[in-house]
Amino acid sequence: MTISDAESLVMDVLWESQPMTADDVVQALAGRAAWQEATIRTLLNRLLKKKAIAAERDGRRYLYRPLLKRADYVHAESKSLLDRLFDGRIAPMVAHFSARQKLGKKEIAELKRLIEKLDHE
Amino acid sequence: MTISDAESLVMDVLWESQPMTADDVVQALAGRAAWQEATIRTLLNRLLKKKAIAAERDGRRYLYRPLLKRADYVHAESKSLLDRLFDGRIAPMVAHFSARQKLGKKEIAELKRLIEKLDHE
DNA sequence: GGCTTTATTTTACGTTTGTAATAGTAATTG
DNA sequence: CAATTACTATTACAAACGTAAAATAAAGCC
Repeated sequence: MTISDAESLVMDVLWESQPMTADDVVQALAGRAAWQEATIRTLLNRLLKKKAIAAERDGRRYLYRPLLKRADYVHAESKSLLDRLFDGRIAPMVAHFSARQKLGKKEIAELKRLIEKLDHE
Repeated sequence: MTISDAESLVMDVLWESQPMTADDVVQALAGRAAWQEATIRTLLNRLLKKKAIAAERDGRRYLYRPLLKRADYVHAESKSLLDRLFDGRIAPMVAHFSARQKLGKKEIAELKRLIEKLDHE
């Protein structure tokens, strides 16, 4: 079961700080999404049902924390895009970006350093 | 208006060859998706409504061709992922992949060549 | 111990998506 | 020209999503 775009915004805040009460999550999201509290609670419940997060009772409320790891989510999403659009190969993807939105000097330097390192391993 | 995953499979075949009749599309998809003809026709009609493709009458049937360009679609998808998950920066994305699924020698060489070229421009 | 507050659980509702079947129409053929 | 064939257009329907309001339940206060 995959998590939706809206749900992933909720995951974001839980990945940043953990565990959180529902109210904490609402506060944290205040700046990023124009959602009513009720909406956020719905999303929390859907994430629970999908086992992407867990809830532990703490007195009268719950403490939520992620079960799904950010790295795993990021990988699943990235890999799927890479496979669908670039035949699973990274170089073409980088090439695509560089063709589209000129990479800055810094980006290039950063990439260069990274590749050097990979190359020497 | 964005096109869905299923719809993008239809776009794929139209990007490969163009224009095509509905029946051509059905044939082309036979190997890639287990869809009934009716399903594919629905997808074609939705793509039409979304203006991602155009249809031109040809006698009793239509010839379909893409309006949305593959490069634009690819870019929109990739950019959105890059922004959502890697703060819009490419190096971290490459780093992520290299950490997750060891890049092959060839991949690295390919990347290296690419970066060299970018660096000298 | 009722009333209010606070937090959770249930229910709602319009869209989009995946997946298709059915109805309608134009062309072809006997 | 009536019947069949080929296509297209309309309709269907359940699940997922975005977005939220209403109903409960539990706790604290007067």
